[in-house]
Amino acid sequence: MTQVAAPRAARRTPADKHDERRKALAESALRTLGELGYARASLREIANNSEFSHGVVHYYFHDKLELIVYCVRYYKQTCVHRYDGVVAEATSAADLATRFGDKLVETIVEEAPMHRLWYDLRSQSMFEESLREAVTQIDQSLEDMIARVVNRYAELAGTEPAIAAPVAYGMFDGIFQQALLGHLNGRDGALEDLRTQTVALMPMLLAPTS
Amino acid sequence: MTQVAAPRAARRTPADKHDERRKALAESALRTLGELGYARASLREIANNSEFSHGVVHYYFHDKLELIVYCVRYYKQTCVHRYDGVVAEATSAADLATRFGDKLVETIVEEAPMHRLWYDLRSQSMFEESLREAVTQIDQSLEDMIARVVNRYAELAGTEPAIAAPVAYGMFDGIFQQALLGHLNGRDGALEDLRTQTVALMPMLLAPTS
DNA sequence: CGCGAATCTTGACGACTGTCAAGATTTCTT
DNA sequence: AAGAAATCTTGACAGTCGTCAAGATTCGCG
Repeated sequence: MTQVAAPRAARRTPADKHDERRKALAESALRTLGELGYARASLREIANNSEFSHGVVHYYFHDKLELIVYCVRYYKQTCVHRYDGVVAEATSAADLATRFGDKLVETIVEEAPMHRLWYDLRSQSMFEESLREAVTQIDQSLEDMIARVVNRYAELAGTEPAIAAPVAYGMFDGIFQQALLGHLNGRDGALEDLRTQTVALMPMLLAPTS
Repeated sequence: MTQVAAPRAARRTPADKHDERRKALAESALRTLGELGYARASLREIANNSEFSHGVVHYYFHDKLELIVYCVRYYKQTCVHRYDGVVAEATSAADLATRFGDKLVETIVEEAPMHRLWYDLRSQSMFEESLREAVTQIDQSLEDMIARVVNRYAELAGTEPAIAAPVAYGMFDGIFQQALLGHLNGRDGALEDLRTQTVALMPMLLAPTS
């Protein structure tokens, strides 16, 4: 009973432990990254805001960039299904549009640091080639996420989407980024605008039903 | 003839000379900033890619941030009227849409480094409060620029825009950013997609004419 | 021409960065 | 419980950064 607390076969194997530590480190790093951004978040600062010392990073990651990319991928997993509930629970097209707008606003309120980090990293990938592969993959999964919303919306409205998935994603990404910027600037109404714009925009994405 | 080449009254006053130097420095700095991005462009690197030495920066600018903000504002002036020709020369709604799409593609081809710098700086402003005022102003003037295009487009089509200026700007900014990213990633078709998307999107911005 | 002001160069400073290695500590195995 | 493997800490390294000051250089006016 002292050695094996978990009777399940081979739980807590050394390899798993390694992965758990990497995740814990990533989770802690994401906090600092969301606060300071990619450029200003040093490994020492990241370590200080965690339970580890600054040297341990190179035990679990080859270099800073590998840590960053791991963090971004980790972050992706936790947020790429954020709107699946909206898609599943909506009872009508109008209901879906409202829920979607609410959820967009909610995620800005609750996770603004994570979103600005994402935009930071995407911008950095325009200069740093090593980031591009991860950024491209995440961008694709975000596009898929939006496509699921739009497709379900069209289905509920009894018609087809009038625009392709990349365009829909680009549009929502644009107004979302604008709202995030306004929110961080303390502009009153930035979030309410996003909600209104979303509800107004959704019907325009559909092919005429006549 | 040796001293005063320009007979115009009081040209090349000491104050003007100061401003000219600032502009020359900014122009040179923008090249390096567009190449390396905000975080990696050091003052020494900026100076090396210019005719000046690294110390001269602090003679014309108080610190690095003042140089950056000056550069961004300078860049704004040169590009915020890029689509005025399109607005002025278009002969019909469809013609304007085509010209606009072409111009969007053209500016990515010719000035990709400047555009990625702009997105970099806008992202940085989400972390660095000192950048926000300048970024907000530029964002506003870009929105106005898009609004002029959309308004003229609606006018030529004999109707009114169906969406507010911030939404139109957000949408085009979104798909433009996407195309820029695709272009930098070497994705074939990224630019052609932007052209097609623009032409297809424009009619959707109008109120029904019936 | 000569002198004072403007402009520029050079070199140095302290602080911070990513990286790494050597040793301390913990954990696991036998 | 003892030894081996893993994990972690600490301290140091070579660079780079923004900033600044002292001196060299250039410019403009009398």
